[in-house]
Amino acid sequence: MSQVDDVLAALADPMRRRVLDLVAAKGPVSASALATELPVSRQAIVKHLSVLEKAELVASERAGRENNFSVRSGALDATATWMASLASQWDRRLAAIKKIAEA
Amino acid sequence: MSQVDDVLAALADPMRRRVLDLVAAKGPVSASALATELPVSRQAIVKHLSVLEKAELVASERAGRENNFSVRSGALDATATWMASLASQWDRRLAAIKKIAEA
DNA sequence: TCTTTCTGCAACCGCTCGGTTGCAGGAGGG
DNA sequence: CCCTCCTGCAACCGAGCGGTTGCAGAAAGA
Repeated sequence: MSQVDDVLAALADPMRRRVLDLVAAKGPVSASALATELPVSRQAIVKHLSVLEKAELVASERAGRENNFSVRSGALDATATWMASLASQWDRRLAAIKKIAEA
Repeated sequence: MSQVDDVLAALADPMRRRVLDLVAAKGPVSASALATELPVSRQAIVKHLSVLEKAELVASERAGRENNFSVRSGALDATATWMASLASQWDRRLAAIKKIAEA
């Protein structure tokens, strides 16, 4: 469940979502390359990437002197599933309450 | 899209998720009632509820001198859908890249 | 080898955020 | 009418976070 926790915390920040979108669009890409297309410093992006990596939304692979990041959909998918099941859980409970109220 | 933004920001905080769970479990309930079952002050819970209400995860209904909150699943469902579609989008892109690499 | 460039680490700063406390106001019950 | 209880507003505080800057180190190219 801390998996879901990390994903939600990671996605909460708009700049982090922009970074994530860029990584998804550009494929394997380095932090420095991302920095050229975003209005923040490289270090800021490095921090964002480390958060995203901890949430397993992104994975890094070293190639020589540069570190390339790619997107991983597993954690995102798991979180989406968790949210959907939570929503349906609420709906079921609401339906049950309504049924009791009608009886 | 700011709907999704608000939902993610709201769910990012663990205490806020606890509040949300309690509201879902207890049905229509006041902030003061929630405060008796959580290790924080009433005011803290009021703030959390206002954030949840802005994200449309919760709705309030006044009954005399007390304000009762209930859960709303719409925004949560929408966000789950958004996340799932984002994940499948990534998968399609990765599949496309892989196909190019194999060609 | 020397230079370039990409990375990683650490310190620092301002602001937002979660939380508390105190107080004023309004609705109900005796 | 008076007292009680629940609410809402505002000020305040500490911690965490997003962001920057500076510097040291390692890998590739000339």
